[in-house]
Amino acid sequence: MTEASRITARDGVRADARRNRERVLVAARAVFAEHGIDAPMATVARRAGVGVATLYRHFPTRDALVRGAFAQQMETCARALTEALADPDPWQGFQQLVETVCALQREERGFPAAFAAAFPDSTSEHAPYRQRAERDFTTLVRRAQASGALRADFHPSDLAVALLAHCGLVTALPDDGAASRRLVAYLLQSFRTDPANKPLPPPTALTLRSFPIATDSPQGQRSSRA
Amino acid sequence: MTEASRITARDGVRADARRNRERVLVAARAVFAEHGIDAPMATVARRAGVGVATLYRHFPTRDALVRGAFAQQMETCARALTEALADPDPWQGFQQLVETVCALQREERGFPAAFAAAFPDSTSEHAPYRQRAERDFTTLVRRAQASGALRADFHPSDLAVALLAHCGLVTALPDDGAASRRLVAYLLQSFRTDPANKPLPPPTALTLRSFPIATDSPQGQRSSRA
DNA sequence: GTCCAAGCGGACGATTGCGTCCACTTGAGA
DNA sequence: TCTCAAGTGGACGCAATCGTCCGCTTGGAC
Repeated sequence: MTEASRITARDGVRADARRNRERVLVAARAVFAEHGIDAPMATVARRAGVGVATLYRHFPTRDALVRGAFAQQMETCARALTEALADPDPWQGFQQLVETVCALQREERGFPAAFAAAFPDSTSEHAPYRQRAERDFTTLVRRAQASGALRADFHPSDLAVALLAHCGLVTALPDDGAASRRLVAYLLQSFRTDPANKPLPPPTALTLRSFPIATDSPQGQRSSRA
Repeated sequence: MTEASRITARDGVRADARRNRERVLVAARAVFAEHGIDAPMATVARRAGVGVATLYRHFPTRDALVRGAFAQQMETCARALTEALADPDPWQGFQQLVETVCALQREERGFPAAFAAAFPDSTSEHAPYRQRAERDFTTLVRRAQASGALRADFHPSDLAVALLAHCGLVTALPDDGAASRRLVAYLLQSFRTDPANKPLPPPTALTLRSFPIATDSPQGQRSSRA
């Protein structure tokens, strides 16, 4: 951290440039949270109080901007994995990991979309990081299974399934997070070996308005991924 | 059905108009499946072999088109609820219901997006249908709980949570459905009172490439909701 | 066969977002 | 203080999509 800022400070980068870069990142997070990850670049620029050109100079593609904006959240995820491995109780670590990542997804609006968008990038790039993450998580899973708390047929890929599903849920429902908590609780319980009768968080206020009950049922307005 | 087609046939609607309407619906399903629900209207028109104006005449808004295109799927969902209620074993009915709806979401590409889009429409319209669906489903839940198979703290709103999460998953991963089946199995197990040791479907081939492991980790291309 | 209203198609103007170009400004080293 | 390269902003050209308008075509009643 100190390291990082010192490098930045003496990078030969002009002070105003560095300041603008930071302003853009703050604005990007705000705008992505408000209008979704597809918000116009110009909106971000205006919010940051800089011109479009400045924005494009710092982040040549929308992707770079998204990556920059959520770098901190990414780091938090990475740290969560490390901490999970360090936990003496592997199940505890596993649970913490899932809960931390899901909390991040639910709290930082815009992040879930970024998270989901990260997926298609199946190929090559940054493979070493990914491989380390996979190896670490697999280790965690094995330990938790050995401790008897995690069901034996849990497969590491199930984490991806769970996180993507959760991601979709919070994206569809930018609410107070009740639904998210409920889903996480259900999933964690189904991953456990024994029922582990911890009570669920309170149910959501959702109605079944989503359930298509008739041909001419409420199909609703497509909301443009607000 | 016969009723419906007879009405259509003698509706004073010209034969070519009726034919075109049908062609548009077929094309819409195909295009939505291929390019997502946000595909340009012109693409649908071209695919249907009609002009844009014809498309707009039959379906004045994109929403109307989506509704029209997936009306059949909506009906299937509605029927599933009726059948679930009719099942002598309420848990069996419950399980069938969830599986049917999820199978539909995973098989008819484009439908999940339509399903999710249906949500924001919280207000008023078609309230009677929705209320009936809610009442019926609540009845099913109560019966399944009384039979001892469905956990006592399951709340009807949890169906919405589960379906939206599943929706998000299949939208994010247009794969062969392995992930979807896995999620559904996990969820159903966590809804059951006893562990009900039915084996899970095989794990997916997903890697953890979605897991952000470092600041500059693979963030990936935003794929335009292909 | 004749007729005409219902139906049709595609051109069109408007709107929105993208990313670049270029003339102006400014931080900071000498 | 002076200088100039690094940095900046917004105008601009381009492309995609929307939804409408209007002149042509055709189904089907008589």
